[in-house]
Amino acid sequence: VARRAGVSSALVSYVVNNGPRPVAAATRARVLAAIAELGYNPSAAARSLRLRRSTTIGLVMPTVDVILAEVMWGAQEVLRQQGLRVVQYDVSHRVDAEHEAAEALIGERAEGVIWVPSTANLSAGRRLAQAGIPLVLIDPPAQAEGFPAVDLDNYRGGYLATRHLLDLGHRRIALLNRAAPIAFSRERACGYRDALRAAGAAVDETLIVAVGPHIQDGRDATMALLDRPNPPTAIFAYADMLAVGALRAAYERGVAVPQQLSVIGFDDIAIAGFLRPALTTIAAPKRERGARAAQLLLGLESGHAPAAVRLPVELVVRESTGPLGPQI
Amino acid sequence: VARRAGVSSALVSYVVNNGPRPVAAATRARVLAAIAELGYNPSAAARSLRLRRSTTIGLVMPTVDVILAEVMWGAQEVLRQQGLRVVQYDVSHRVDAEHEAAEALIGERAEGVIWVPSTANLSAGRRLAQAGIPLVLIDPPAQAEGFPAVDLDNYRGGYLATRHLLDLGHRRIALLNRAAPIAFSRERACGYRDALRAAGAAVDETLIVAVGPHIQDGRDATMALLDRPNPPTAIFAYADMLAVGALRAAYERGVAVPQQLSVIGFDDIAIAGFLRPALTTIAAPKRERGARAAQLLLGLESGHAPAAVRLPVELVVRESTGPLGPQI
DNA sequence: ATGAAAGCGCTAACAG
DNA sequence: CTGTTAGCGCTTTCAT
Repeated sequence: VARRAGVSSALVSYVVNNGPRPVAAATRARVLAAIAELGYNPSAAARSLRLRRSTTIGLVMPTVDVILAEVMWGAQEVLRQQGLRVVQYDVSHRVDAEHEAAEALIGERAEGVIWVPSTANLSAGRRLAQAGIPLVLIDPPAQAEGFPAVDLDNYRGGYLATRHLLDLGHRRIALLNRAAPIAFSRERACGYRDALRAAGAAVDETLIVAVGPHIQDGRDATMALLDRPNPPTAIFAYADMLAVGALRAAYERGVAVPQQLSVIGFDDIAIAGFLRPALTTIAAPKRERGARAAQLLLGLESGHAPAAVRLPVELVVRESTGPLGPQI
Repeated sequence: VARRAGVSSALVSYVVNNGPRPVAAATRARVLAAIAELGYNPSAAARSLRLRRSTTIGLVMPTVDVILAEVMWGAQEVLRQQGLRVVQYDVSHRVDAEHEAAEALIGERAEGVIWVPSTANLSAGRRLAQAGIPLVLIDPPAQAEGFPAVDLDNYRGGYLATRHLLDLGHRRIALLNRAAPIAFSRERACGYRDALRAAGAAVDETLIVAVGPHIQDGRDATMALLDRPNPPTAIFAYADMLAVGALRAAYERGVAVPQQLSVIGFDDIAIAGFLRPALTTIAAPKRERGARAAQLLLGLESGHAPAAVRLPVELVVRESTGPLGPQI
C-alpha cells in the first residue's frame, strides 16, 4: 500500500511495529511521511492471516446485567492495555448461542476466551479447548473439568451471611437459592447450612427455595414465604437482585424491614445500597474478578500452569439511620 | 485446508457459503463430510482480507452503565442476527480513547460503527466518516454535523416532566441539568422552561444547576438545594440515576417524599422503580434505541439516505401505595 | 460441474 | 542496513 509512497517496500512493516529489524532514520522518516500523507492504516485482517493469530479475545457471558457489566469491564481494561481486541458475546442463557460464539471465535483464531458459563453444560468450552484456544471460566459450574477458573469464596460468603442473621437473633432463616446447578449457589447453600448447624439451629429444608435470577423471582418467592403459616424472620438471597425483590415483597405485605424481616443479599449492587441503607450484603470484587480472569488468561499464554483463583468476600453491614418502616 | 479432505479444491468455498455457483449434490456431501471430520472452521481473517470487508461492527460508548448496557443489547441483537460481529469499545469518557477505537476500527475495515459520543467533540466520528465507514450516532451533541442519529424526544420529555410537577401544585421546581454540552440535556431544559412559562410560573435560573452523571452528584446537588433558605419543593433530574441520588439526599435531610419534595427522573432504571414506587420518571425505549440505530446503519449500507430517528418518550407515574415517609 | 491460479495486505526468511 | 520474495486461507475469474 504505502510502498509506492516512499520508495521502499515492506520495511514499512518494520517501521509501523518498530519491527524486528532496525530502520535507518532517513528511510523511517520518508515512510512515516508517506503514512501520514495517505492516511494509511494497517489491515488487521492481513496481519492476523499472516501471523496466524488475531489479537482477539472473546468474552462470552450469559447476559449483561449490572454485576457482569462490571466484571467484564475489569477484564476489558486489562486486555485492552495489552493491545488486545475484545469481542463480547451475549448468549442470552442459550447453550446453542454459546456454540455459535465458540465457532465464531475459532474462525477468528481468537487468542483466548473468558467465559461465564450459564449452565453446567461445558461442551462449548471443550470445543474451544480442542481447537487450542486458551479458556478461563468465571463462576464455573460444580465440575470445572480442569479449566482454569476465577470464582468467589462462596462457602465463606454463605457462612458469613447466615451467621450475621443468627447473631441478630434469627432462627428461621430462609434461603433463596439459584435453581441452576451452578457451583456458587451450591457452595453458598453449604455455608448457610454449616452456619446454622454451628449455631445449633435446625436446618429446615422447606426454608430453602429454588428461584430464578430475576428481581421478580425474588419478590414472588418472598411473597410465598411470607404467606406461609410460620414465615421466616430473615432471608438470605443468593444475589442482591433477589434481595431487592424480597424488600419489595416485604413492602407489599406491610412487613417492616428489618424489625420483622431481615434481608441479606450477595454481590452488592451499588444502587441498591444507595437507595436502601438497611440492605446488608456479602460484597465481592467485581472488576477485580474480571481483571484476574484476564491476567490468568495472559498467564496461560506465557505457558503458566492452569490454575484457579478464588477471591475473598466480605460482609458489609450498611449504616441504617433510624428505624425503617414498612415503606420503601 | 479441507481441499485434501474431499478431492476437490475451492468449491469448498461454494459449499460453505452456498456459493455463487451451484455444486453437485454428491460432491457437496463429500465436502460436508470432510468438514465435519476435520472440524474445519473457515478463517475470518482470510475471508475479510479477500473480500476487503470484515463483517465487523463497532460499538463505541463512553461507559457501560445500566442504561447503555440495554441500549447496546438492542443493537447487538439486530446486528448478530445479520451475522455481523460486534466489537465494543468502552472509551471511559476519554476523547483520546475514542480516537484509538476509531483507528482500530479503520484497521479492522469495520462495516459500520454505532457511536454514543461522550462529549461534543465529534472528531473521531469525522475520521471514521472520512475513512468511508458508515456511522450512526446515539444521543448526539447539539450539532450532529449531518451524521445520521437516533435520539429521544427530549424536549417533550422535559415538558411532560415539568408539567406533571406543576399539575401537582409545585411552583419552585429545580432542574438537575447535565453539565456537558450534550444536546439532550439542553433540549430537556428547554422543555422545562417552556412548561413553566406555559403555566405562568417564573423561570428561576438559580434553580437550574449543572451536575455530573453519577448518583453521588445527584445527592450532593440536592443536598445543596435543600440547604438553601428557600428550597425547591420539586426536582426534575435529567437522569434517573440522579433522581435516586436526590431521594437519598431527601432521606439524609429528613425531608418526606413526596409530601415535602417530589422527584422525577428520566430514562427509567428498572431497579429504581422496583425499589421506590414513588419515583416518577420519563420512560424512553432503551433496547429499541439500540435496535433502531442498528437498523439505520444497515439501511445506510444499502444506500439509503442518511436520516435521523427521534423516539417518543412517556411520563410514567408509578403507583405509590400509601404515604411515603422520610425513610427510604 | 469442477480445477487451476491469481491476489487481497501483511510479515519473515532470504538475498544483496 | 535495505530490497525481494513467498505464502498465510480464502474468493473469484478463467479455463476446462
